[in-house]
Amino acid sequence: MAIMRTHYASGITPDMNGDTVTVAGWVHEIRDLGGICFLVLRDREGFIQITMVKKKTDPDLFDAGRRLNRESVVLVTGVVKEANQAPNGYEIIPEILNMLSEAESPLPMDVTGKVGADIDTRLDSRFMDLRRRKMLAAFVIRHHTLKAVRDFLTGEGFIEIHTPKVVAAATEGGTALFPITYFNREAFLNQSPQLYKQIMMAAGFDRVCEIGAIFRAEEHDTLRHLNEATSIDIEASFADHFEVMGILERLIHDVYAHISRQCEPQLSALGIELSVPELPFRRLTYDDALDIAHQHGHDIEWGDDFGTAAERAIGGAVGEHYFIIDWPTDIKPYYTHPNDDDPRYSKSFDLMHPRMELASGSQRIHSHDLLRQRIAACGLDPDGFDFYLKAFRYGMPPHAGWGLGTERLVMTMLGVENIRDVVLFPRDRKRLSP
RNA sequence: GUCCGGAUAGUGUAGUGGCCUAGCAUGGAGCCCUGUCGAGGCUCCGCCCCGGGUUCAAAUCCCGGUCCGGGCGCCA
Repeated sequence: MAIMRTHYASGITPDMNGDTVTVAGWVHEIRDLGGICFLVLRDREGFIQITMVKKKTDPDLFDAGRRLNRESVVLVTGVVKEANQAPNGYEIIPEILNMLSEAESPLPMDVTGKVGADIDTRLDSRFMDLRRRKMLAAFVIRHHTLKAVRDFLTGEGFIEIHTPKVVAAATEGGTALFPITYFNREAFLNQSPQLYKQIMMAAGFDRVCEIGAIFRAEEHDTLRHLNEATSIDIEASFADHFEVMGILERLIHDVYAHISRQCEPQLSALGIELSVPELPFRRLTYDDALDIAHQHGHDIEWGDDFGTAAERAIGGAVGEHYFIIDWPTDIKPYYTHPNDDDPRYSKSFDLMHPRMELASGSQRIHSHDLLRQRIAACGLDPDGFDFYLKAFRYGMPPHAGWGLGTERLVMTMLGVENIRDVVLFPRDRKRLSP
């Protein structure tokens, strides 16, 4: 028996009336009316009704069909028949029905959307959760988002690179790392490609990007944090922070425009009308943002980061994507370039969606001596950064870059509440499988 | 790290001391039904997280545990 599908469900149209086709997929629903029995078969692209009439269908086939378990995998060969009463105006009258894999019963969760399920239940049976149309739609959009990102950055002259995820030391200090054993040595999962993409500036690649996993061992427990996330990173030589901000806002605009054009079926499955944000995004200075926070009653000292509540107040006041620029140098990582005229401020920015931070970036320090000094000032040991600092000693161009959270980009675009719903198999503090 | 909340059939829920032999929906089994499209009708199946305590009486109150969800912090 050759397992050969001739059409996806969506590939069958009324003008194929009389054609013999083979479809394959999951038994979504069975409606047995006695003398007539409807099977709804689901595949990646849609649904197709299989109609069996007792008096016309082979008795063995009829009986096998009506006794199928929901979610079993079947291969059905039959004739397309135009039928006004059928869901899309057509159905398949089966001639051969092969059950390829019988689903056990009861199912661990409902796939049809009749009954909800808790996030924990859903993640425990994620493969089945992902059979739900809305989940598929979200991940198709995630795919097209990353494709749009790659196409855009390629067009801007970026070379995609892959840097090590197993590293010897912390990238930025601060964030907790996952320790692992590397043969007989201690190593860590990388929290960011930051140091490596900067080293690539010394390599003369000029513009690099990386889309890859980053790991944070923080024990946070929120709807917008993951311990394993996907970061979109760029680094560009002979550029300042304003130039890479321009790239970032055009990228966001471009992604929204692509998704709204190319993912209409998925957006409508999710009930979303996507509006493309207008360029340029507003630029708020840190001091401006601090004023807004103060106006909303948030008591934040100059030099402190905004808390979640203040961030939401500012986001609510702006109402669309915006940048916060000119951050105090001391709350940004050591590699952030201070302002030339007032070193208390830095050449840095965060890209904000009203709901949360999406990206942060800056012009980087390219002076070896200043960088070494800043590492020490941040309480880190410069000797641990030799492999990094070495790249700054033999010709390092001025450069700037940013890191953008893929999951946050997708979740804010789609209005998804829980970041876990835009990751296939999310890693959070509690969950290590599936 | 810290604070708050939760755990009842496979799934989602109702039930704050006796009216609970635990209700509802979905699901499963069986029967009826030739156009369903969240089909309908009838019958049946299946649940109070674990341990201890209070009480005449505990799903319900108390203590401990386990697991889960969420807020904040930190960050993307």
